[in-house]
Amino acid sequence: MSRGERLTTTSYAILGLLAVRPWTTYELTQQMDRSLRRVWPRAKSKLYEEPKKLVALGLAGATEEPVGRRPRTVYAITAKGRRALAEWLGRPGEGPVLEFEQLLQISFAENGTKQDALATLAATRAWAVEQNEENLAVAHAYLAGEGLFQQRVAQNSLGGRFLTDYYAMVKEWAEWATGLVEQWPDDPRRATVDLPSMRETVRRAERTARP
Amino acid sequence: MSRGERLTTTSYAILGLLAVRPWTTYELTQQMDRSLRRVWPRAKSKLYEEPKKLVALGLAGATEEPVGRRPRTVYAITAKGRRALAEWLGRPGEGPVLEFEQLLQISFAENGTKQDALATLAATRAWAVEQNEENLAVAHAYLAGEGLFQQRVAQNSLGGRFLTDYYAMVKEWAEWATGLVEQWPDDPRRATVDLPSMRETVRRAERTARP
DNA sequence: TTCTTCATGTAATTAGTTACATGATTGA
DNA sequence: TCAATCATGTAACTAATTACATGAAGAA
Repeated sequence: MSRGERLTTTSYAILGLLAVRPWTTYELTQQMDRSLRRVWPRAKSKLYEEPKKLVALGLAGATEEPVGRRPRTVYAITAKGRRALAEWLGRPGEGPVLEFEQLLQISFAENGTKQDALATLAATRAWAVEQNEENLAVAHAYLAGEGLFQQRVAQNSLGGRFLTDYYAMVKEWAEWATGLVEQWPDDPRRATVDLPSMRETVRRAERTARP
Repeated sequence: MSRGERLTTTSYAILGLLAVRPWTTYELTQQMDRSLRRVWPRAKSKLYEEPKKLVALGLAGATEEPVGRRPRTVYAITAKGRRALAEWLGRPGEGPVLEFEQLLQISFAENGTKQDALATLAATRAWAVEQNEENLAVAHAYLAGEGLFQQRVAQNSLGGRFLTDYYAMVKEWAEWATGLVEQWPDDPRRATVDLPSMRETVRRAERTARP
């Protein structure tokens, strides 16, 4: 398999969706937005482009259907595609990768104002509450039996718990940090560490280290 | 400011480091690896390339020093650079962005074996324990007064707590999920949802939603 | 009938990565 | 003195994003 045709995690994400059922590209973007975006965010245009690679490799088939004068493409997984997907599931994937600009801003807070830091933390907290809200709406729909793909609920509920705990953790952290920053002097350069809470952090980390 | 010269978050990350003191590019890569990698991971080569942009924009200055026959570059922030940094701190940054391949694999577990899913979860748990270990080592060094930049401990300890709680959360989730997957039948396609734990997830999310 | 939103893409650009190259330093 | 590792980059490539374009369907 040549260099440019190696599958990426994005390829497998799409292949995984195609394993559920065939989709038009537009449906793929919808589904990606509803379910996978939180753990694998990708631009819409990528989802129009990537399936072509799957077809070129024989992992998916494409069918053109006319909608008025314009064609639309429906993609379906092939047997070879299912084998590739199974093979991926047997490989050790990457652990979570985090990119967190707001935390970067907090790290460099001494170059701005105390108000800047507080505003950043408020934005973080609001973000967590909002994500949680969306998440909750999905969970309620599932419990009411409305969710698509009831047969995949066992798997999806594992991801749902992860996100729930993740958003809760981010919110609690933002609130805790806000409490500390409020006690900073007006000039963040004069802020000093809060030793008790630093010791608490170490205690928590030690609890995670020792089973 | 033309399109190609707009600053990215990576630019500001480097500018933030330069605000602490001047660095050679190699020192920048070291520092990035020790401190910022967990919340803003970037390849080494980027850290050789990006400071040039800062210089072109007048946000940093570069000094060539010879080391034997080979030159090395030391970068330092300018007054204009400090203003740009302060301006960034006043803007609302992005919330945390997560990419989590292993969770994707769990989501599509019905296409593989139960053992695949268990192995993936074991890898996630091991990842969390290992990251936590590194984190703990840094915290211990700080508490012992060995950390560079004691004047930035107040800010860094906020980030330290975030990572500590994050790794703990990931580890606990992986253990919880392992317990559920162990109860799956051998064929993951026959797995059914565990209703009590799904309800517990909803309760947790509701707690986060209501203050 | 026209405006808006849904749907279906392509083109241009870029941020970032992987691979490569080589000088300097250190320890066996 | 030679091998390994530290240090300093450049070049080639690519995965992904942003911007653009336009047809179809439904609402006012």
